[in-house]
Amino acid sequence: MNTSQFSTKERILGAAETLFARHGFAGASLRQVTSAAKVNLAAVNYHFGSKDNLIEEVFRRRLDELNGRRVAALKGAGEDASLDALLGAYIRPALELSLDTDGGSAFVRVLARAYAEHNERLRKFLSDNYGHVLRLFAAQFAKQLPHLSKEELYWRLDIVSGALTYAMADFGVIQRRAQDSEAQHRALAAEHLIHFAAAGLRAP
Amino acid sequence: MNTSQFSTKERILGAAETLFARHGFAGASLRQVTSAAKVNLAAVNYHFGSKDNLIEEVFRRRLDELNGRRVAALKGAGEDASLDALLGAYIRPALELSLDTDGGSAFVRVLARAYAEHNERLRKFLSDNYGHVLRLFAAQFAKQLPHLSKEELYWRLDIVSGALTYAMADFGVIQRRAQDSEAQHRALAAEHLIHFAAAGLRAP
DNA sequence: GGCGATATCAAACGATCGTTTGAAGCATAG
DNA sequence: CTATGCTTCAAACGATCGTTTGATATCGCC
Repeated sequence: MNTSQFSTKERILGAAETLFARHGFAGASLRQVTSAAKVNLAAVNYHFGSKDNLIEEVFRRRLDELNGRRVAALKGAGEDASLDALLGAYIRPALELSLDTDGGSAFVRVLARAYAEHNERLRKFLSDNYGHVLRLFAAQFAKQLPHLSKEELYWRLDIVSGALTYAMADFGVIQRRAQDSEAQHRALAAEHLIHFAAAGLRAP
Repeated sequence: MNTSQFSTKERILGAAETLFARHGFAGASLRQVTSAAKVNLAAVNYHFGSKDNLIEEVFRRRLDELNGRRVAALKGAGEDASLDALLGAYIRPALELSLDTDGGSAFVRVLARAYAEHNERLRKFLSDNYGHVLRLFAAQFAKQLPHLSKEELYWRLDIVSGALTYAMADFGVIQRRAQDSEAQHRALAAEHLIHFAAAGLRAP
């Protein structure tokens, strides 16, 4: 019988997300995770098999949602969406995730750590599961930026992805204004990013 | 008597840099580091006091050089340097560091990890020691971009920093062309970044 | 040559790591 | 009711962690 409204698996995933964001994959131990989740130490290996599998599940849970929203936003923007609309469809779901009060803001930092890890297994996992979304967007960007070669376009989208990862994880040095909430600060970051990226993509 | 041309301290710093880049600060053990450096395990605590101090020294060694070059490039560009020249003065020293065959390419990944760590001690260390360089550049950018408010300018420079960190650490999905060397690939990334960032900064 | 300082060494410290084990708890189906 | 299949539990596994110790080696200097 669970004393919480969440299942053991869900509690582990939530705690792992928070602790991976804070201390990294190697830095957060299963003892910390299970203790924060208020479950037995052995529960991780019982439900997920290993720490590595747990890490992968932390990604899957959020990225399915994130990329689903991106694709939905892309379709919602129509066949001839403007550059700003395309950027919004890509960036705003990430922003919304980062504003999720229930772990999403931790997850965007986990995602940034994953990039820093440069881990081949994770890269393959991300590419296999979500590469098609990137290609979907690239095709639409190409229509709005016909003066760019495919190669040039990919370089620029790569730059946008980097800036987005960095911005959502709040790595920057910009101090939040006192009158802004954390959510407003992130929203501001996203709007600046969209504006900046639109100009960068349009460059000759 | 050292069998190598490098001192024990230097060998430790070099090995630590490589292994921190590959496995992270928590993920790389002192046993791995001292083994790769071909020194005794106790040497780290003898020469640096602790693992945390070693991490800080890894940063200091490279960042003194990097930011020195940036300031020199800024001065070399003259008082009324163009936007592209300013961006070049900021970005190219980072590129050159990433091309350094003797650990520099590892270090840019260590730097990216440091951002992902979100570690307060490291952030303070970086801000204390190198914040003045950022302000120096900001002042010059402001002269070239008089239409931007100070706040707006800082947002955009923050975006550039994020994209730069991401690009130098080679986090992106862009595949290196077969005919390009690793160095050429990085150089290409830097040029794309300068071009993109210049347009983004100039946006209304 | 001998002496103090500096450096390196093998070995061990207690703590913590991911994982495994086997028993106990608990729901549901027969 | 008992039997069955999940799930949870405390405890322990061997391995590895950062750090410390005290002996040994190596150096510059009088």
